[in-house]
Amino acid sequence: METPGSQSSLHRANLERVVRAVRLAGSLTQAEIARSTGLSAATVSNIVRELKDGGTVEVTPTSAGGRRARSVSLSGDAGIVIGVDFGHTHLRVAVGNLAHQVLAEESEPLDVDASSTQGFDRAEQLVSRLIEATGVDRSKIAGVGLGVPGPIDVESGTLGSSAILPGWIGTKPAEELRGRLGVTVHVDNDANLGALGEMVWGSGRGVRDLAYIKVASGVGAGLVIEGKIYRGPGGTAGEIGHITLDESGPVCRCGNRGCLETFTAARYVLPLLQSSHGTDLTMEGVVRLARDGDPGCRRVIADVGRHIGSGVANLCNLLNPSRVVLGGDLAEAGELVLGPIRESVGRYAIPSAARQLTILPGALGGRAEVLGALALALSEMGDSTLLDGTLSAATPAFT
Amino acid sequence: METPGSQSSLHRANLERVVRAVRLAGSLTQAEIARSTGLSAATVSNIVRELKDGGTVEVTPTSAGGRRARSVSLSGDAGIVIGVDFGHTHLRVAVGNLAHQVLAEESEPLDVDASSTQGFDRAEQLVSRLIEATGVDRSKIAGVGLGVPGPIDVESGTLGSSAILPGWIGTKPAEELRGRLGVTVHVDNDANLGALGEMVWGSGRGVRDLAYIKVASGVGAGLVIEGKIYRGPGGTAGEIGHITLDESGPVCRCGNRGCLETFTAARYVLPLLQSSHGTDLTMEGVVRLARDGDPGCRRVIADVGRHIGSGVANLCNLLNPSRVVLGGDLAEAGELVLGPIRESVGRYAIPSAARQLTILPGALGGRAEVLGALALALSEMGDSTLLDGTLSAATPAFT
DNA sequence: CGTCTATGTCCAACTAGTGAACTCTAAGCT
DNA sequence: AGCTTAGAGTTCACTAGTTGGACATAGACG
Repeated sequence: METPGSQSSLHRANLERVVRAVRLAGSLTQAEIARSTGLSAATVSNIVRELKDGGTVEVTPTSAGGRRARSVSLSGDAGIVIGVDFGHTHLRVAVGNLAHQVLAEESEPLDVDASSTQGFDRAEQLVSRLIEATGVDRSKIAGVGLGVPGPIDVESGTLGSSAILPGWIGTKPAEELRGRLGVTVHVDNDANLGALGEMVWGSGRGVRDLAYIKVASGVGAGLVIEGKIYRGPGGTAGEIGHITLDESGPVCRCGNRGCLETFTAARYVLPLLQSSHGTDLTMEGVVRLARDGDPGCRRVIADVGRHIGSGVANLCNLLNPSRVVLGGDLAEAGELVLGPIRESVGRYAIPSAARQLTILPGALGGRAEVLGALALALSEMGDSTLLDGTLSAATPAFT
Repeated sequence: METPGSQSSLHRANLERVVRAVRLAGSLTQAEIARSTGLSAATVSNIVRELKDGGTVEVTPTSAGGRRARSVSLSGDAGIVIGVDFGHTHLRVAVGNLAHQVLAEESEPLDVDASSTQGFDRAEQLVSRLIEATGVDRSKIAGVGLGVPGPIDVESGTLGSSAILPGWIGTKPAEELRGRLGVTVHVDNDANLGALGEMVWGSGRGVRDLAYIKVASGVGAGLVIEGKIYRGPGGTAGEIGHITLDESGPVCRCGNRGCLETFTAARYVLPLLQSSHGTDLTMEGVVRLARDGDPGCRRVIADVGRHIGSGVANLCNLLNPSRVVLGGDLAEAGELVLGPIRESVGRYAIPSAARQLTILPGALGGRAEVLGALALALSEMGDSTLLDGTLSAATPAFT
């Protein structure tokens, strides 16, 4: 970046302001931009011209009946972003444009025991296929977001030791993927990306403080605080799965006893149903059976809900978010699990903290993480990458 | 505010940049300002002149041995800020200047049953006395920070229902005090202000994410997240006192059972020692006895520590702060309480979250809250109030 | 068909930051 | 002591960038 505080930085800030206004509204006329950004019409005129020349923005001559308003919108082909999400059973990829539209999305199963090399090979292929399908040039890739199912040090990019994918510990997924795709890759864990996805496109729209709780083989939370993912100084915020609910409860894989996870995560819950319902049950199956009325599954899901509720109550007392979004397979259970959660929260959280809390199931299902990865790519490059593109395109070429 | 995005807003931002740099460093030469702000020497020269003319800043000709550097520092008499802290047993007032120096500070006992009117009368008197003592003109008051020992809705300024001061429920302390002092008053609860105080002047210096835990008649926490007090959307973040440690534990005044508070707050802990140590024991007394070696008191304090540790472990898993500061009388117990806290945290928090956590006693003791109130006044007015003063002073008068 | 009105553009004025040249002062060297 | 050196602060001409106002444009309305 240039010196902050110079005029050019002001200009850049104004460019971003305009782009952001257009993005939020979808499309605006110049006069509307001027009003919503507070810039003068003259300035907007200049900025729009600059953005148009750079290809960031498209100007369509008068769509609606007015006097002669040209509507300005983000040009779809100014660049694309890619979201890649490794789950422990599948791989998901999405391609979106800078106007926050998803152009293509696909998922395929992935073996848990697959080596990281295999995984990345598959990811690379799938990305290539989707890009081809959208017909956009590879050079237009503005950024990639990557989700991994485990703790990752965002600074160094190293996958933590308690990662769920066995063969991946100690690898640096972002570097790996950058090597293959040749673009900057931003990583984060699945819970944080789920939170981001639900915030931008799902049940968290319009809310600035939310917790996304994902119950799968483990339990994790992604925290959004004042509109931004909060990772904490050490990058491990949101470990709701290991808060202690019962000091003399079951032993958890983390070495403690009675962690929230031991009452709620698939690996601990499914065995409860083995004797009655067979051994090859999945969480998804339990949810389906519960919805069909199976009393045992209903009971188990309600118990899980109560325990999650206890954890959410703690979270709520400490952080007082305005929304909690439940993700993972469990969210499919709807009121069967949300009811008990609400009940527990009502009982254990202090009323003033619980008052404005709404608890919703995720609206995106299994897509939350990929879409979050997309959002990560968009937000990490900031609107400024858009603008970098503009500037370099606007700068006369040397050739 | 003027139109954001204009040159004048840029100028204003640069003024703030300079003021902030000077404030952080205490005093700087112009060349140092230029380096630390990234502005050019010429710009700094202009800005310093403007600030000097406005009275915000003082220029002292060469203090240290160099070539000919003039050191720039905030002028002490550009304005003063006042911090007022109502505890449930005392009233504390501090007067500081814009250079973050405390000019005067005093506390006096306050009856718990005092009406709010009495309380504010006393506060007004004490403020007046201190202002006179410092010899500064009343018109120089730039802002007042007010701390109250209970939940307060920062938006509406109304003291919540579970306030510790009985006669104060439903009052609007900030308005009350503004009426008497004639200046804007910013309120917050004691835990948040303690956090702010310790962050600016105490054990939290240099850290951007910390939790301040105050154990008194209740237990509350103030959270600082990325350098800012975090209150949560509903204003009740930090209620660590009512997270559930034991679902079948003692009944808490909040209606739940086994809240952290029931194991740690004075009102629940002191009765344990009544039969052995008499009825008129205070927390302060217990701490003193424990330091002198009394085994019963030591045991009680260690138990309290262990329970606080459990709460901190939860906090740590969720938020992963880099520092926890213990405030209130209990902090005086030093290692007697910190040891067990650390032990509990080590046991119950996940290692990766606990790794970079340091747990310290507050460095400011009972002063944390007033100083926090001072800091609140400073931060709420922002450096911009400083600048407003500058600008109006720099603008030619009409008379 | 003329008038009205909101849109977008152009231009001259103005604001504010910057690099370069310049001055000033004390320290260090001869 | 005198010369050199180097960092500090100032001045000045220049440039980037925003703004208000004048102006052109084109549909709507009578």
